[in-house]
Amino acid sequence: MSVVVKIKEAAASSIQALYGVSLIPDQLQVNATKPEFEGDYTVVLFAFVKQLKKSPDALGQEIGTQLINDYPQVFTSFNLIKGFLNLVVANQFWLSFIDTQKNNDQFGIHAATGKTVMVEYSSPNTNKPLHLGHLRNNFLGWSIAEILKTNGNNVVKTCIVNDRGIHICKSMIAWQIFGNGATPQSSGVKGDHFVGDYYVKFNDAYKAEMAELIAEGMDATLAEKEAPIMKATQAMLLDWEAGEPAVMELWRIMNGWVYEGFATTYKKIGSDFDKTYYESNTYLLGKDLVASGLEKKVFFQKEDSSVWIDLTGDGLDEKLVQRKDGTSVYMTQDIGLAVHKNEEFHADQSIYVVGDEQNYHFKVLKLICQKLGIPAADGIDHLSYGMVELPTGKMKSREGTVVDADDLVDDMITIAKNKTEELGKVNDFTTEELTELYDTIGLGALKFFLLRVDPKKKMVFNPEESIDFHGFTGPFVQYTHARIKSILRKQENTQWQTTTVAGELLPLEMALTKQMELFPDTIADAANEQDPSKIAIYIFELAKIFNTFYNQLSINNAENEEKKLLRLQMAALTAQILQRGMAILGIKVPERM
RNA sequence: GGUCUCGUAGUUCAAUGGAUAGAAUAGGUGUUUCCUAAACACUAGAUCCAAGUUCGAUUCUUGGCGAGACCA
Repeated sequence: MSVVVKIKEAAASSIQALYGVSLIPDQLQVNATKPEFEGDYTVVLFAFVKQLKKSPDALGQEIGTQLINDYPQVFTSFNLIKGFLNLVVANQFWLSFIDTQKNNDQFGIHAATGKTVMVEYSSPNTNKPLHLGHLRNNFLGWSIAEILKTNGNNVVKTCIVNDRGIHICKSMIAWQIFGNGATPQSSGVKGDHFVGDYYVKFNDAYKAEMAELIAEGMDATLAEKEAPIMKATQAMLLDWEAGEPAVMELWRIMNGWVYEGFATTYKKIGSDFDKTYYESNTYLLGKDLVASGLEKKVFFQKEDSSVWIDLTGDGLDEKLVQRKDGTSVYMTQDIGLAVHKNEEFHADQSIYVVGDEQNYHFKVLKLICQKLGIPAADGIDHLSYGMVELPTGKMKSREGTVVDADDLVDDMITIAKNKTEELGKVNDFTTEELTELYDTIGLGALKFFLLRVDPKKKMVFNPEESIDFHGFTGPFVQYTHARIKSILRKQENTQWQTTTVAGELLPLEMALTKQMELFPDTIADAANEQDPSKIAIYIFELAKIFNTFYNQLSINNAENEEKKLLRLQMAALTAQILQRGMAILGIKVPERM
């Protein structure tokens, strides 16, 4: 049990004993003590002053005294300043923390809860390659899954591929017109980019045709519908839905090219899924739910026979669930898929990692499922993340400002390569080792950059300034890890791994130990908040404290043998936490760099 | 028009209603006969505006101003 949790429980039971008032430990506010005051952790007393009818000072005095009496092995003293009860944690407590965790390679991993959580993320369209926004989605989804696993859950990672619809047909039509039978192989272009290029060609041709029609005097909105290339695309979509063999064949081939391209990118960035759904298989799901919804009077039918749900009672509006021609809309498909997923995996919770532009959609989805009495309804949980914007605003494909995922990854790796060569610290590495190191550093910088921010907030990416390798960055943490490993490699005997050390901790040693002790709580916090940035901030802080420690105190040439053993233990545990914390973010840490 | 987010150092980000609002970066100044200087130390710099709630507000409420998303 962590110190903070211990303090909360101890203080709650002290209050119970002293005043007969029972509190939930989490009602207590425990903060790290500000550095200018004496103490390690602080209980904020104001909240209970009214309830217990005591002055903050009297309250603190009594609770503090009680805590020290009851837990002499944890607390040595306390002081009271303006309603803050500052507690000093015993030196021996920290020492025994190091001693018990030094060989625990499971430190930070929580006991199994038996809960199953599905995490759906990535969910690409098959007409375009991935861009910067997809990277945030992929890194978030993968990392949330890891955080939940570490916090004791079973996790199923899923992806729904949007592989059908008008947008795919646009690429297909353009390829028929302009492709001359070209393939990714014949042109040397990665499959997803290849298909994406035809999507761009479609839009160019479409625009040109519209301009021509308008020049001939046609109304602009009519020209949008009447442009021949658009009419051909609409016709192709109908053929696809009818299962016309030639269209299906082309669709399979072109999607195949895209999947090959995606597979390469996913492998590079480390995304993977336990289960992939394809919209072409699932888009008819949910149709039967419309009938049962009408029967239950959850839905209603308008005169044109379209089906709706009235959500005005919930502060929303009326929402279409089936068109007048009987075709279903996204909402209906999503309800169907939610039911299907639940039947397949019986998850307690189903997290959808989807951009905040769909907040309304998911609010409605959950509400409809609840009204239909679908078992999976309450588990629906939209992890809504903010868009990645450029300094100039939103990325716009029309203006060519979309940051391509593959290009960005390659750029980062190249920067890592140049910097590494410049420093010349790993000149003895083989080519394979170097390639791996460049990938580790380049991707580490990119992932850390995108994950260090609260997911709910939109973030700004500046391509000019690119991503730094100094300060609050992935490479900073990786470098700290490599330095520790360098020290550990040089140790000739392994006595430090087994010795129990005594003695008085120096302030820097204690600061490092305190930060390490917070790791399991940080994992739990990140899991509850569904927020990987908590981990990123935590590991960075740990690395920073270690670097100060490393600068001020010698490990190898410590004052005495006992200190050397202790510091080796602390360094090794630090490295282990950095490694695990970064792994949760999907980032590797090198042995040398 | 309606609903919902968001406004914090020059810039990018922190801060369950708590003590003198933290970092990083950019700027200025230092540190290498010493375990990797992708590091460390010092310095300077911010809560959009106005009311309200209270012991205490960046945080909660209301109203402005500004940015964005969604629904028509």
